[in-house]
Amino acid sequence: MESMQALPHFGGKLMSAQVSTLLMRELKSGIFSNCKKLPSEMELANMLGVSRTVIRDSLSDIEREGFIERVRGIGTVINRSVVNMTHRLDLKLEYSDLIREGGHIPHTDLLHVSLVSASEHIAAALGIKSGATLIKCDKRILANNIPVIYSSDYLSAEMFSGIELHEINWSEPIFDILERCCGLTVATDVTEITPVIGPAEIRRMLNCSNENALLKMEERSYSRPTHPVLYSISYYTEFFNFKILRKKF
Amino acid sequence: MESMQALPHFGGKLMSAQVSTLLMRELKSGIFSNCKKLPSEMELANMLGVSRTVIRDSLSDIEREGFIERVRGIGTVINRSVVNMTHRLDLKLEYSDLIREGGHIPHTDLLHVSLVSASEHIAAALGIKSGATLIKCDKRILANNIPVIYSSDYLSAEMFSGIELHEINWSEPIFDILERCCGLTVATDVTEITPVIGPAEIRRMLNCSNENALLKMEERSYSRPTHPVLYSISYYTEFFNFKILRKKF
DNA sequence: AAGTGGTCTAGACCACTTC
DNA sequence: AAGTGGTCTAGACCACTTG
Repeated sequence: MESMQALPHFGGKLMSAQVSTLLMRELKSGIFSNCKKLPSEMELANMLGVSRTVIRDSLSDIEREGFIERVRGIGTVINRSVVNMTHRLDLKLEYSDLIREGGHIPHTDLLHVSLVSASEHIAAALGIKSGATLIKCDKRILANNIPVIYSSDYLSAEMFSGIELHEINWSEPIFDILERCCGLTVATDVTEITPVIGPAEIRRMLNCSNENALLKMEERSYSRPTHPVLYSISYYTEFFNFKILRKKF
Repeated sequence: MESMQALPHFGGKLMSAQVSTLLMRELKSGIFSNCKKLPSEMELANMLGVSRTVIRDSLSDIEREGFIERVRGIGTVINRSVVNMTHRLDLKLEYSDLIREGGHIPHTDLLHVSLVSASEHIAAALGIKSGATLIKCDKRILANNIPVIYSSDYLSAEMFSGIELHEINWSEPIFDILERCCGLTVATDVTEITPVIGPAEIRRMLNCSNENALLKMEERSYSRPTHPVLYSISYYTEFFNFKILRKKF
């Protein structure tokens, strides 16, 4: 536990976020990767050269994600099964991450980008006027050449004013495009999940047999604070084993 | 904003938890139900007669659940769409709550309780020896008399030593039974979700037609800290519209 | 009794946004 | 310049578990 170093004050970034990132790295594969508990809050504060308040802020975050559990009189217990858990639907927003996590290589094909008029439903989700112009981006995603997702993304065209749409590489993750072209960071997202048989055309594109069901996901993505930027509908095959950590409020 | 009152120190219960509960109530249907922002941390501290630290602890929790977003230089922004969101899979562990949230009445039938021997898979999930005795509780759940869930719960029989099993009302929520009979509180739970067609017998019990898919949920529930107490497999019909709030870590 | 996390106080300064 | 949240200090007491 001697190899941790004091953190420098780094412009812009928040201290507690840095501490969280550092602790998670050490929990997954660093000096805490074989421990049952973390050092006490006081020890951590001294090790990293920050106050106990900062440590506690960071530990709260990590605890809420399920990675640790703080118990009075005992200490900060590490939840190994959660630390090593893959395919966490509640912490990853990008399917490319989820595919890579399973040791597969993501790839996009059947890409189709078009301009459409916003239906009432989608306009409400994006907080724009019904009938406004939308960019619709349809694509199929493969994992090691097996089709696993079909998705349709809807974005307000207004956000891309002054940008040549055909110069954008739409096969890239949509969040990366939003970041680079619009300067928008998506950090939170509400997803509605439903098991479905799904439309015949989509089943065909995903090579579904009669025994296969699909997971329909309807997503609303928000940039800080609380500004809707993306609506999307996608169909996932049984290829994925999504896991969710659930906590009582 | 004058109608909030200072909180009394209440034996045993934690201050910040009380503040969270109070703020959530006011956010949902109280004095903040029509606001875009919360008062500043200092104001809240004064209003409730606690320190700013307590307010910040409480706001961290509420923020992590997505209900608010704190922005430096701006304030604490309320995320209305999340506050009003129902059927949050990540915050509710009990299907009876989810059914009632939709305005329906939950009801259990086709109840069957038996003793079985633990398979290797389940033994590993529950942290017990393969072959140990398990209580298996199968049931069908209805919402307003429509069958919507079929579930099988597995519990280590050892936890119920000295208790007459037939005196337990197994149609009650399993978490209530664990609490009352074993003194165990389940607060966290890892659920794996997969869209499936599902076994024919279960499809029959859930009145599935050819157009219906099912959501298979494999759950591992833990009591504090990190102690597995329940394994269960259940099938949910398309009746539910589960929503998940997802945040990038 | 000693050590842990949980809560609390009363100040202070910094970084950021808005006016 | 004023107000916000983010961090910090330097204490303090409590509830709980272990020796």
